[in-house]
Amino acid sequence: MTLRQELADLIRQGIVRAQQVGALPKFDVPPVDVTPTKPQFGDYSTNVALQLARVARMAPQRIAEAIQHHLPTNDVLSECSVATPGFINMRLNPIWVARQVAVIEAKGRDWTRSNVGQGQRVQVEFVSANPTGPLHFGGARNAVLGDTLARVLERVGYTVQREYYVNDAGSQMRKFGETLYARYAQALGEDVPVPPDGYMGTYMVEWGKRIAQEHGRRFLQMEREQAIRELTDAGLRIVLDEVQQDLTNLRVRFDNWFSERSLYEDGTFDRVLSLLREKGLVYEREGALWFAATQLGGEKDEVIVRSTGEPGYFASDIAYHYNKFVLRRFDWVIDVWAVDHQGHVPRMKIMMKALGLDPDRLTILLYNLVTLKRHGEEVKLSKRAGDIITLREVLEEVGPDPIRFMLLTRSNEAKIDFDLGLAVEQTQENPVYYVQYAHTRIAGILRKAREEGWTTWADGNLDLLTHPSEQALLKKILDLPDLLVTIADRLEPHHLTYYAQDLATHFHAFYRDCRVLDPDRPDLTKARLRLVAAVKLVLAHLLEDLLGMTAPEIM
RNA sequence: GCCCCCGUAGCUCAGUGGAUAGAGCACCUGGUUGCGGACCAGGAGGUCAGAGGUUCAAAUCCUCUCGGGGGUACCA
Repeated sequence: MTLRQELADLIRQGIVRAQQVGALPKFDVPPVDVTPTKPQFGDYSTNVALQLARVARMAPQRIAEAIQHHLPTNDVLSECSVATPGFINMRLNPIWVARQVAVIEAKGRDWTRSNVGQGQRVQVEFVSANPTGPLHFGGARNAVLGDTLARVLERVGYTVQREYYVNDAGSQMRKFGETLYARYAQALGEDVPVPPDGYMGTYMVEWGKRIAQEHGRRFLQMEREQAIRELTDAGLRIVLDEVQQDLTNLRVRFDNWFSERSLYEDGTFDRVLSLLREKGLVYEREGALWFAATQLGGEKDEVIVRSTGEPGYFASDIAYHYNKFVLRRFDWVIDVWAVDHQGHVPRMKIMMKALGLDPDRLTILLYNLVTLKRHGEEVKLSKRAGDIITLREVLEEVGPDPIRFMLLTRSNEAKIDFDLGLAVEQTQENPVYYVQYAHTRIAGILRKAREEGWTTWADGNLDLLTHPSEQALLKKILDLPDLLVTIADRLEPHHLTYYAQDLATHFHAFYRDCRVLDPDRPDLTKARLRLVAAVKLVLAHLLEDLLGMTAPEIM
């Protein structure tokens, strides 16, 4: 149980006991919400008494007092008080707080685990950029969001699969293959023009050359259609290899790369189509095959197969989600999409209904766009040339740490200006180094401790950690497991970076107030070394395991 | 036109029913013969876009208005 869950349970028991002795009337006990509060009130508080006023037909203040009086004895709290108009405020027992250091020592990085997910199988599908070129920097936000979310969901007890959907079917792929064919032929001195709406990026020229070097004139000697097919596959391998490299460098990992084309090759699409046909949700008009979304409350019907005979993207979406829910049996699927795809959300929900699935099992997580800047000036993208600012360029310039941190400093729906200058500047405006510096500082203390001959401090007496700054630092740490629960619940990983800065601030304040290494007070020194080592462990866990960053020993 | 998101301190943004609305930066004033000053403390700064409503309680929920962004294809 997390701390907040434990406190909520105490309150719940208080309510039940008060009811048993008649201090409160009988009613169903609602879920109790315990939240951190301001130091002047205590450490945590709950408004449950205010919410119960109606059902209990009592003044909230009296309800709160009844709960307070019947709270079970425990060693977590040192004080529980009632404040007008009916808040119940709780203060943590300083001894209990201090002794949590031992719990952290024992559990290590597993200390933040909880089980609100109860092993439910959730798939996070993210990035899924068209495999027609290098990853655009904008895709980095999707990658960081999805990856961080997956990390947090795992921590709180979900069984998570991370998936990249490879759009290797459809017209974009066709254009990609035709473009590559032209660039390849050009590399061999042939005058084959790039199709008018082809991919103009210079990277296609390079890949054409690369394939020409590796395979010679082989593709020119075969029939054009066959050559395009084979070049498409060759190009796809190059793209996916590069994409995977970039994502690895960003410390983003996938469990599965799912091929869109496979949905057509293994019969999934045909199966779903006949399923919808049986339900009378498919009809033909003007040479195209339509999905009758309006029958299920949609704004308008959607095309499944175009009059050209090619399935549209919606066809793939239906088959793909049928695969996710029916064939692979995920309990919950989160698709991470840029906000410019928002128009698809309603039709995805209707598609769920059409498949006989609860629409709530599909979450479309939308995030806003990223604008790239350099010292306040927007970095223009020259779209005409087809050249884009790639993730790779930014990775090479600033490294993964600032990218990951900065892209989590805004809520999902807020736009982000990513400033290339600021990202590597070691100034007050850059929070990345501020957080990492806290970790480095602790590493420095521990180095110094060994230099000064402190060899072991496992027997340090934790009960000595009573200084307000020590307590404040510990309490900040103790809230992390609950923060992860909140993030998983609201799908808002940006809270992690705010927490990280807050934790660093608490450490720096402690550092100012409490000298760790003091030869005149060996007992206190040992206790503080235990504290500081525990903080280091949690900070490293936060930076490395949750934020996917580095936790440097020196900077 | 219709749909979605946003509007909070000078700037960039947290805060999705609770107590006196917060942080970073910028600005002002202070702090180290001591573990890394890439740090810390204090000050100043608000009609939470506006107007109604719901509620014991609204930045938060509902309605309308204004302003900004996005979406409204047989493209993804």
